Amino acid sequence: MTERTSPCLSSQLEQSGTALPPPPGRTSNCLRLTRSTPRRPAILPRNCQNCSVLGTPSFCELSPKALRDFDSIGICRHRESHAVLFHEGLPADHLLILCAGRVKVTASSSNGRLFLLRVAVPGDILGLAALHEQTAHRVTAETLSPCTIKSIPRADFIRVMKANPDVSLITALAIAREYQSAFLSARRLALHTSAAGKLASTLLDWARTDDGSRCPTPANLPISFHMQLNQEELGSMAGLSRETVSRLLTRFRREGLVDQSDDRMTLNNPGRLEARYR
Amino acid sequence: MTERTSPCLSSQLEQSGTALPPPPGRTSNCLRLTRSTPRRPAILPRNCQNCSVLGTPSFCELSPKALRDFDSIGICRHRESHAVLFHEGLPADHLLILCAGRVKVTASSSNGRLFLLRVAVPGDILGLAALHEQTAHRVTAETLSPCTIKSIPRADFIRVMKANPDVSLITALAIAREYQSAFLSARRLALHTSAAGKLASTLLDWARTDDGSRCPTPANLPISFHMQLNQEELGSMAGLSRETVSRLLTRFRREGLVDQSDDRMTLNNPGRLEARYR
DNA sequence: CGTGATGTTGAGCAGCATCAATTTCGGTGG
DNA sequence: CCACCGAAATTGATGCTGCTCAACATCACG
Repeated sequence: MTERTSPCLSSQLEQSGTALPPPPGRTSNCLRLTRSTPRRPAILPRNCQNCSVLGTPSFCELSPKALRDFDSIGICRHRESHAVLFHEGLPADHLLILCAGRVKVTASSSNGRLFLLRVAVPGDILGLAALHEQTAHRVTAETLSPCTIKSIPRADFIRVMKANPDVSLITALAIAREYQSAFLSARRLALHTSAAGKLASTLLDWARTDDGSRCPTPANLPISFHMQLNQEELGSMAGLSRETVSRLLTRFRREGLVDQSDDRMTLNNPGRLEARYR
Repeated sequence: MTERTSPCLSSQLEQSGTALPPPPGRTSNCLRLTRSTPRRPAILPRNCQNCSVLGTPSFCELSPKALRDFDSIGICRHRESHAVLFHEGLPADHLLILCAGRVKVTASSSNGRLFLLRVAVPGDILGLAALHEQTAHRVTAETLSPCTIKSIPRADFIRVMKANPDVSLITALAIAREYQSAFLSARRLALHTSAAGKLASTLLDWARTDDGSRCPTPANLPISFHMQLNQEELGSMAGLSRETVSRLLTRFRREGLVDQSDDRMTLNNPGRLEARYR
């Protein structure tokens, strides 16, 4: 499964070793992780009132009125693994809110190359292209795990946005997160000349956003995260060939910079990784 | 589909004949308001009646009440060319709205490389990082021409967003544009292996967003746009070295794909450019 | 035990960065 | 008008890096 316990272990605000589950109400600004509590995949929240995607301001934390409005539109669906939510090039008329699970977002070129833009987490918005009318999706979204997804027709979404400031606000923040992710991708692809730099940067960016904390993480503590991608996908995220990724990972492993066990990836010393292969 | 009649968001503004009438000449149905006409920072034209695309509603097109609110916060400043608006790494506590002029947005790496993310146009938001509390700017913004810029403290901006749905909405759309630009950057850097492909794609993306229309442009008509960057900057946009850009531009010129005169760049046959160097 | 997906490793080569030299061009001042 | 300067562009030579092709290993699964 894709879920995990709260990894914000190094939060400056909580030095005590006991890792408590995030309280359901206000959270400190360092606790903003999007972690859905492990739940049975079968039972889905019928509405947003009882949904608890905590942390970053999410659609689950709207004011009562907005929540009612928001609940009244769209439908919540469950999707199994490896389902395509929408495909690049097809008309975009719905916005999708990811409530649970992970979704791979890719773009492709005419000559068959693939670019993995990001792995969306609960609270993220998919299908942003639908904000504009009569445009086509510029990316393909495909589930990496069983997912719960709320699908909202464009017009409904905009209507509710107009009526509820906080819906617009949350939307703006969600889009800002999308932006952040695209920005980091572009940045690392442009700034790093060496393949090692690209891969290192990809891993670091991912670890930092995946662990949820926006806090500047202490650079010398290991970060561990769930690696849902194979080497080919990782390569298409870093702009590298499959083989290069393989070679580099063994190199990183030999140098003790990363550990891979099962489907977890651990960056033993993020600071050194960053410093050596900038 | 309640909004079916007028897809343009700013259809909500009732009074259409206010202030300045739309300047003559801008009549295309997919028009946009961002053109670098270096005249005084005037009210931007508002005519969305015939706008078939949810283009770029700007902050100048708010409802009267929101406009008053929005006017009451922040200050409008003029900046000369080559002024640094904010610098990567410094604390971000203000949001900037670009009212007139062009602004270069860059990110840098520790080893001195530079990445030019985009050239912002009027209506764009700068300093998005300030949306989150206590973060630092991740980019540097520097004027490319004399600019008019509205600077708004974070808290004020968020307060007005919360009070006015349409401010939030316009903001969300502006952020979506930022996202789009970052996405295109990442996409071309990742998908194109050859230098020629990267440069061609950079020019094409730029021409298409700069000429304003979101409409799919006929691929065989020349596009011309104002090239405000030298080859080095263009290189840092495409992830290429200065020399490679030079070589490629002469090649494109020899093949009749582009023309450069003064500071205008013309893509004679966008379709062929794209097809040949994908 | 076959099959397909994934990961590992090697060899060769094209393409681009880098360094370096030269040219063009706009501006500035004599 | 010319001389001079600096920034930007052009062009050449060279070396390295990562892509490509290819063979093989490993693993999960039936």
